[in-house]
Parts: sequence; structure tokens; C-alpha cells
Amino acid sequence: MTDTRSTPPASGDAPAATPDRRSPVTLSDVARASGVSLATASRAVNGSARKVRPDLHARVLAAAAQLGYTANGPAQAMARGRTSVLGLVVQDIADPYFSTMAAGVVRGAEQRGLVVTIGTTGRDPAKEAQHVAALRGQRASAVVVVGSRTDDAAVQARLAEEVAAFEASGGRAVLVSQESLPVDTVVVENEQGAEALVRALTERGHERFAVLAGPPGLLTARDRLAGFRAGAAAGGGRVVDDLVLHGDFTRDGGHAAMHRLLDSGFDRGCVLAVNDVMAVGAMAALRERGVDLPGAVAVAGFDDISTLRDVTPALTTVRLPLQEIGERAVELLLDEEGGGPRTVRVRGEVVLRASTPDLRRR
Amino acid sequence: MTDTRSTPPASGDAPAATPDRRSPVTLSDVARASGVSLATASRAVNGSARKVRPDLHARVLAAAAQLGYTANGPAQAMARGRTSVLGLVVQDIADPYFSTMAAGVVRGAEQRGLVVTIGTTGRDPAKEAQHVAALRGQRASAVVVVGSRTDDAAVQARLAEEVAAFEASGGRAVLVSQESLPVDTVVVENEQGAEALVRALTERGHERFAVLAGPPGLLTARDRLAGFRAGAAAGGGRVVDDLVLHGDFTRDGGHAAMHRLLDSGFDRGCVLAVNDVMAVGAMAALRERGVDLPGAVAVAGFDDISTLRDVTPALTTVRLPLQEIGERAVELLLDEEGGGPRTVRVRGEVVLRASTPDLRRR
DNA sequence: TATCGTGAGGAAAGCGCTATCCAACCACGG
DNA sequence: CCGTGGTTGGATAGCGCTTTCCTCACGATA
Repeated sequence: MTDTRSTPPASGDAPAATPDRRSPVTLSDVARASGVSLATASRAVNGSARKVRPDLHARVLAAAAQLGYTANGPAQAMARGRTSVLGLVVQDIADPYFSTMAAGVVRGAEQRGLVVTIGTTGRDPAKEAQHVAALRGQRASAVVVVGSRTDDAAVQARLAEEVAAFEASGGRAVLVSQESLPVDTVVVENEQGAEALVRALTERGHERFAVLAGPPGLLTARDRLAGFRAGAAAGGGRVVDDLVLHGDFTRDGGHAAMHRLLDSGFDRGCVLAVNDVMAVGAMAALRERGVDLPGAVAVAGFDDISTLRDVTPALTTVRLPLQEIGERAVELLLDEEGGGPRTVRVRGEVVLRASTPDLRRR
Repeated sequence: MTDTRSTPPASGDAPAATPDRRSPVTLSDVARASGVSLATASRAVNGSARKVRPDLHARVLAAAAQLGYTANGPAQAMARGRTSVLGLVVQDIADPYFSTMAAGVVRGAEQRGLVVTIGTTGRDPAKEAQHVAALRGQRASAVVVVGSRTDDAAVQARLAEEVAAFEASGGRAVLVSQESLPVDTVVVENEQGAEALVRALTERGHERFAVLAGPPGLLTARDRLAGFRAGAAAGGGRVVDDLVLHGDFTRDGGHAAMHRLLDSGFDRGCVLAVNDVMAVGAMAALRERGVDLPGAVAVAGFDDISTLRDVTPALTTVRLPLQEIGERAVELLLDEEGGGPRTVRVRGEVVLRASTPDLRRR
């Protein structure tokens, strides 16, 4: 197995390239110019398994640089039967959760000479499978799906089917966050993180918890909710069922849910949001209603989105190494597969900040 | 490797497609299965200029569906001489400024059946040209470079050269934010927006302005600074030169610059940051030093990053339609070119919030 | 010196698809 | 009944590159 990637070894700073040439320079041109055969030129320009005599090798490279040769990607892809494309599928690239992860994927991919394409689903899980299918048509060599994890069995089955087809056609696939499928996966330990968060809060004297729980069908949200419950129970506190409100997984979802919670008479306790943006929405709602934050109502989130680290009061949350998750996904992609599907588990780290004051020291 | 495909011509077998087929189905398979020539199959499967008799057309489509045919992207690209890839080059996809714009580009591209690839420069302007070159090698049909706009002439020249080469090879290019090059461009009216912001602030009674100005070589930052100066002058206020501090274009850059500003004795006035993330960093610094915000020191930013809309006090800024900019760039790309390079100008809108109180009403 | 193994260059066969060119075939009009 | 366009299918020539094979030269072994 050669791991000679096709990354043009041409040093980035070619001395006198002439990229203004009109009709594209082909490898044949290079071969002709350097007086070797097409085959030799090909072997010299990319790192083939076969060796080329040093002087010829240098001559070809020089000619390539002089002519401003750039390999024709599609042609290479076709001859090889595979592109060097990594397809990334996310819900919404403007969402910091996904864009941070994407940054990790892009970094990992660029290091390895892969091009990243990005597809978005706009929170429609059915589109994930469509994107994977399209990527298969493009002969992408890898795909990373940062999933939504719904509980819609038909949708999941469709995705599983497409991912299987993708792998069957020779590509590698990694899912982030949905371990139910038989594929390499990076999972976030949502439940464990949520539980640890609430344990830390009960230690600080918080006892009465409300939850802004996100959409009912979203497994990520559900896991976090379960973790909140477990943590509360373990710490002797409790999550009152009446105080579990569902809503969108967005800032506005949190904002609306918090208003509803206040409408229902809630005016003291700790509000746990299943992600940071919802928590921030909740804080906005509390401010609008003139509630003492964090005196009367404390708030905590999940994710530790970096652009949200400067809200006031500083938000207690569970830090997820989002960028690292992206990088790990790429690693998983490129490592030789051992046996069955592997799973990388990533833990969050509880970060206590001012939005959840220590009640016992007060 | 023989490819004796045992394509079962038995039709009407199962209505469901069989995407689990191992060796990829080619157009030849479809042609054979439907009893037409390869040429006809090609014409039927994609929208060729040539017409195909309706019954044949239907038969080919049926066979394609039945066999689970997916076109081989690279092969099509090679035969056509062009892919349907739009290359997007940004500095950092985790930065909300770029990710929001990227979302606009992705949306526009997906609507038009283009695949978006994303390249990042990590704030190194020289990498922009490299990415454009690579995209040319991939025979991308379009490229959008969201630029850094440095004043490094050599770097700019290199980019101009690569973009020209890209266009010469038949692709379309659009730059965002750097109008100095002879290419279609979307420019943000930074100076105008900055001036309008400061005018609005002087109307509210602000008179003494400090500026967190970003890197000296960054033209975007420089334009905004110029706008601040113009606005202050017009409104009878002033930007004291001693109070113009340079630093990174990031949250930490703003944070550090604000600390320096406070160290220098600044303790009253309005701080203008050249972007929102710097403004937020500055607010954090003020909080750390116990400065009355916005009482003693007011703060304003630029961009109106949506995840930053919930900081306290709410940040006065200039709203930029980031997502729309991305979409406009794609439009520019696909429209038939008229004559010379076109320029789309986008204005910002001043948004006054609590971080810059109205001094006269107080 | 004759033979074999090895290493490296060259010719050429595709990769899967599009597009050009040809050949049928049709419906007319003369 | 034959000539003329106008259609539409089919054969086929590539697109630019990788990758077998094949060949040849060279040095080592007998």
C-alpha cells in the first residue's frame, strides 16, 4: 500500500512559473519538454511506487515548474478511480458548534492533502443520506457526517444504507454523534457530561432544576436531559418534570422556552439548557423579565462555545473539545481499519462560572 | 480484473433500487440494460442538447433507477473539461464572520447544484493564491475568495495572477472585500459604515473616541479606522491619535489592546473596536478592571455577529448582512458577465444598543 | 563468456463519460 | 418515384492521467 499522496510536490515557490499560459499544460507537455515518456513524467511528478532515476526526476520537475504544470484533478481522480475529497456534512455551517468542528476537520484534512467539501442539511436529517449519496457519485474518498441523531427509524435506516453503499464503493465514513450505526464513530459523552455538571451544581448548593430540553426527537438533547436527571438524583437534588420544557435547539428556542417557564411561575432555581446558545437565549429572557440573574435564577449550558465565553454573567457549561472532535474524526478516517466499527469517546469537562454561584459560600 | 457484469436484464423485479450493488454501475451497464447505445443513455440521463425519443428516454431512466446508477463525477468532469465545484477560500471557518458568509455561499451554491469546497488560510494571505491555484488544478468552475486585504503588494500581485490564470482557464472568480483587483467583487462599505456609526454616537453625545484598530496592514481595519476618524470629525468629536491602538483582529487582540489602553490612563470615553469580537474582548477587559461599562467607558463594534448579540451591555455595532454577502457572491459568479469587472457594494446599518448610552438624555 | 535477475524507461490499455461525426430514417415537395 | 432537409440513434474519438506490461541494459552468478 503506497501512501504517496498525490499532493503536488512542486515546491510552493516555483521560481519562474508562467501561470498565465492560456491552454492548460498537460503532463504530456511536461514529458515532451523534458524528453521522457508520459509514464516517466507521471511517476516523477507524483510519488509513484516506481522509482525514477534522479537526474530524470529532476529534469521532469524542472520542466513542470517551468511550464507551470498543474495536475488535472478530475483526470487523476478518474484514472485512480478515487478523488482526494473528504465530504463533510453538517446541519448548519453558521452554527458555531458545527463551524468549530468543521475547522478541526478542515485542518486535519488539509494536513493530509485532502480537499474538504461541505454540505448542509438545514436540520433536515433526511438530507444527510442524500449528501452521502452525492458524495459517492463524486467518488469522494471519505465522508464525515456530523449527525442530528433523530429517533426517526426510517431516516436512520436510509442513512445507514447510504453509508454502507459508500463504504462498499471503497470510501471511508465516520459519523460524529450517532453511535447507533455500524460505522466508525466519534461520540460525545453527553449523558456523562450532563450528569457531572449537575453533580457539581448540587455540590454548590443548587437543588431545584428546570431544564430547557430542546426538541423531543433529538437524541443529543435527550441524552443530556437524561444526564441532568441522573446527576440531580445522585446529588440529592431533583429535576421536576413540570419544569422540563421542550423547544428549538437554538438561541430563540431557549429564549422562548425560558419565557414560558417564567410564565408558569418559575422564579427561583437553576435552569439547565441542553446547549449554550439556548442558555444564552434564556439569559436574555431573564434579563427582559427583570429576574435577578444569577441571584434568583442560575443558568448553565452545554458545549462551551467560544464566542459565548464573554456573556455576563459568565456561563457555566460543559466544555466540548469541538475542534479536536473534528480532527479525531479525520484521524479515524485515515487510519487503517482494524476489525469492526470503532468508536472514539470524547468527554466534556465541567466549567463552573458565575452564572451558577456557589450557594453555600454566600 | 474482468468486468463481466452479470447484469440481470430481468426488469420489474423489485421496485426498490438496489444501491447495495458492489461494483459501481456504469452508464454502459444502463445502456446495455435498456438496449440503447452508450450515447443515447448519456443523452437521456443528463440533459443534453440533443433530444431522445420519449419512450427510449423513459426506458433508460427506468433502467438507471433500477440498477441504482450514479454518475461518476470525475469522469463527467473530465469529459466535460470542468467540474461543478465552487471553491470557497476563507481565513478561518470557525470565525463567525466567515462561517456566516460561508453559509450564504453554501446556500446559494446548493440551490444551483454546485458543490462547495472550502479552503482556509489561517490568516496567511499568501495561502489565498495557493488555494486558487489548487482550485484551478481541480478544474473548479468558480471560486470565491473572502479576502484579508493586506497591503503587501507582492502577495496581492500573486493573488491577482492566480485569479487571472483561473479565469483564463475558463472559471469564474469573485472576491469579497478586496476591490483593488480587476475581478468581480463584493465590497463592504467599511468606511461609510464606520463613519455613520460615529456620527450616530456623536449625536448621542459621545465626544472622545479611542480606537482598537486591528493589525496595521489589514486594509479592512484601516478603512474602518478611517471611517471612525471621518465620522468623529464630522460630528465635532475627535479620535485622539494617542488612543489608536493596534492589535490582533481577534477577541484576544481586543482584550489585550483594551488593557493597554487602560494602562495608559484612559478611563472615560467611547472605545471603537474595528470588529465585534475585539469589542467583546475589550468589554471583558473593562470588566476585569472594574471600569463602569457603559457608564464611564462606552464600547462599539462592527459586523453584528449574531452569537454576540446577547452580551451585556448589548453591543452597539454596524450590522453587515454577512449571509447575504455570500449569496450575492454566488449570484455574481453565475450571472453572465457583462463587460469589465463588476462590483457589488454592500452597506452596513448602524445598530445602537446599550453599550453606548445616550449621554444627552441621561 | 553465457545466463539470469534486477531496475528503470516506454508503449499502450484503459478509467467512465461527453460530444462529434455518420448513417438511418422520416416526411415532404418536385 | 427520387431528391432534400430535418431528426435521432449509434459508433467512436478523445479528455489527461495512472498503471500494467514489455523491453532493454546492466551487473552478478555460474
